[in-house]
Amino acid sequence: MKQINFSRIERKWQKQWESRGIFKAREGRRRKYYIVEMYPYPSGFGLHMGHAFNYTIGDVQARLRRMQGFNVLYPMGYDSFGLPAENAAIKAKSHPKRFTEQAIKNYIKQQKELGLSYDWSRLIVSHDPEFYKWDQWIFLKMFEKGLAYKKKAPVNFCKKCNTVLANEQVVNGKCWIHEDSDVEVKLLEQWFLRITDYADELYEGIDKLDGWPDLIKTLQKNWINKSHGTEIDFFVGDKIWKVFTTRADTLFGVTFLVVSAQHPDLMALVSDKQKKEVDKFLRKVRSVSDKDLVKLDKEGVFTGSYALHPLTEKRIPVWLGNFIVADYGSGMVMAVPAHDQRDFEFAKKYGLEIREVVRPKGGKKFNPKSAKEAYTGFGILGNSGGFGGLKSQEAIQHITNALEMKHKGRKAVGYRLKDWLISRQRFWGTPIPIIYCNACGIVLVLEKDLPVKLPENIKFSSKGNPLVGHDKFMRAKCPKCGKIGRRESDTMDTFVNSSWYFLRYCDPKNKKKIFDSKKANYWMPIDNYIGGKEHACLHLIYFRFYTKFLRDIGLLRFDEPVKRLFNQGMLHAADGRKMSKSYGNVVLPDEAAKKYGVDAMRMFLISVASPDKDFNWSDKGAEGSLRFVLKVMNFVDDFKNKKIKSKKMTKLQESKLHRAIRDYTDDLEVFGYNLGVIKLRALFDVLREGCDKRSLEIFLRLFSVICPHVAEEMWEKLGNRGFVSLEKWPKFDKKKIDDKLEEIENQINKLIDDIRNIIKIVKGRGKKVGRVYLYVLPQEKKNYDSEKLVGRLGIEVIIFAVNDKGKYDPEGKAKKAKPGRPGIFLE
RNA sequence: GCGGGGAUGCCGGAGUGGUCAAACGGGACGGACUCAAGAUCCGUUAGCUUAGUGCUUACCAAGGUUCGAAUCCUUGUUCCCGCACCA
Repeated sequence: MKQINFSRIERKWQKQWESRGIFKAREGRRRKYYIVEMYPYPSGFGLHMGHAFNYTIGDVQARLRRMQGFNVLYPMGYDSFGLPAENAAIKAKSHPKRFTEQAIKNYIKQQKELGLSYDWSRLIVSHDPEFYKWDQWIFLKMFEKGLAYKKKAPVNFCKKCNTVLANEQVVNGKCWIHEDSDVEVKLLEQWFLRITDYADELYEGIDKLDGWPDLIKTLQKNWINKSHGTEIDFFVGDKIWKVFTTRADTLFGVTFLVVSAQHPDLMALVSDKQKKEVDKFLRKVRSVSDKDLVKLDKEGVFTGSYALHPLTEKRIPVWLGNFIVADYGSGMVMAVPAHDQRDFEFAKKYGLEIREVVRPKGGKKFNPKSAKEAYTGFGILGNSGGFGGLKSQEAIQHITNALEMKHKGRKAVGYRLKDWLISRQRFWGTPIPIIYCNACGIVLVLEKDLPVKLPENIKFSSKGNPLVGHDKFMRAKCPKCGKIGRRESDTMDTFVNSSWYFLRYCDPKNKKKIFDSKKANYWMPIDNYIGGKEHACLHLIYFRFYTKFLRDIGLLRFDEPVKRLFNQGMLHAADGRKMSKSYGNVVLPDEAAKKYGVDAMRMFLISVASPDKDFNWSDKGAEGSLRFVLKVMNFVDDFKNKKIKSKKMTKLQESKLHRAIRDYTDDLEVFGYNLGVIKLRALFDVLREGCDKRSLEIFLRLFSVICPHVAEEMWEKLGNRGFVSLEKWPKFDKKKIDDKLEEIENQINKLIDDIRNIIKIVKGRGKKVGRVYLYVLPQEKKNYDSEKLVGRLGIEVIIFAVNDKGKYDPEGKAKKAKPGRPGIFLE
């Protein structure tokens, strides 16, 4: 392939874009367009091809919208807190900041080399105190509103991370970072954010997220999992134990209660007599990992306590069970063995009473002894006091009402979503701005004292958070009484940073406020948010929560952070496996860029497949894109050197040009980049038939969003000053799109196919072909140009109208002529 | 178990009721250019048949809806992914 020094061209234009600051965003009156890619964790390994793909998707859109006249905000930042940097620092006996900032530098360099049109002046990094100060500020605000709180709870603990994790960070019972590390459940006192206060709005709002992929919406719905039901009070002694059920109709069938083995107040239920057995059981349960728990038989042990049935006043035993999820509802359930499969199995095993209260219409009596499974459907009630004869659906209403009258229950909505555990026993994160004072208890750091900065001089010991042993950090005056207290040594989950960083982009240098509301309200919500779908139930829920909270304290005027969410597909290696050093199939962006040039690489990445689908890297594919880029460059060269003369475009070409502008734009606007590239290639073929400078420049403008460096270079070559990146996006003229003309062309193509077919057949018979005679309908004669046909067929072509009197037609082929299909005679 | 997304020609991948033997790219093959190679350009790329036609087989499989299906419905096969004892 022709050798071109792409990196010279790339550097030239990258430098100019930067020195002229042409991608800087300023607030204004124009219509805004805000595009963000999920900011990356700056890994020491640098950019991989998936990053390049991700950012190219955003960059193409940003460039398009900019040229379309929008005021575009397209920023970049780094989610720089987190474990990898801390672990690297521990290993090297250094400070994570060193590693992080080196990695960031590297990222910036590599991203600039991709020609991404970020407004670098708005760069933000999470570990900057000027940024995390506002994490702490939000924490303060949440604390004031009762949304940040500390509680003892069963929490997920990863030994490898040496810290607790959020519910969302536990994957199949394993840590989200360490797939080989079983998450243990521990009972610890931790900081939480009360995201459940927003559970309903987060859930109901999903339906309004029109621009979000259905997949993400479904995942979020399942995650939050709203269910309507009844909360019922059971008395054990004089204490109320709440239970949530969606099947209040089965209340009379309750024969025991089951409490989770992880319930924090569990021991209050255990009688002295049963203590030994319970302890034994608990030891057994806790030795089994979460994942294996699912496969276990339902097992349990009697606690020794009895509860009072709220309506029948009967005494029912309270059991401890290994199958009760501690964090759903209240961690205790009412067991209805006749109508719930799990309860049924449990009751069978321990010989507990099974009481039928719901029977399907016309169904037979339920026999607890012979039955193989519970009846879990709806039906008609029996054995249910005054509720007998009601249908299940009605009974749910009536029984709930009855409970409400007695103040022993109420309508309730249950969510699977739990409060967000944000404490981390790690160093490299935002310190939680709390001071423990012996006299005053838990005290918030004052706003004026923010940020609580991470110390620079730290020593990592083999275990745990180095902040704990850092006296200077830990000793702090109590803001209330002035006595020396102890700082909170836990830091915040890194997902806290990403929950609002996109707002800081709107006003990144503000020293007085988290951001100026006017600016945020101008830029937000994000028009296009681009990132992977793995964040469906993590970041993409958290940032909705933060947005709603900041709205509620008066900073924002909108409910959702993102209008349109785009999840890019996964990029795999050429062999279809994921790119990995151990497979030896990694292709790095800087290496590929050397080989193909950045522009061809960009073009390949976005054109192999629809960008939302998974695809494989392919050297052949990249070469194909490079071929196209080279063709464009050659063409412009030849045009400039007058090797190709400027030529007025035909009406047909004009029609195709305008159609291309229209369709290409439509494709790009909805991220149909792969389809857009097809149109761009087709347009180039049209221009190659001969075109004028104006049309060629239109092409370059369209081309520039995908291949910006080459486009700038060619733009300049044609004698233009200024940047093609700042040109106006071409507009199409509907009147110039001529369907009829293009239809005629199709007919001619078909005609040529026919002629070739006949030539093939004739030649196959050993005859020679010298000349083609066409017989066209008189009104169509103007559509056919014998010179052009000769050009394509390479043999002489003579055209008659069917009614030409003196025509040469030895075989009467003129009779075969139909509209759009001339008769053909070859000899 | 529940939920989501796939299965298209040699390959990657468009296409969601007729204009589809199915875009575009890659590969392969034939031709042009050339001393030659590369690059570039043109053409072919389901089969049979035919002076431009017609037929058959085709979009995982089997049924169905329809005048008409790659496209809609049912069932099945299979692959990927998410959640998972949620009361």
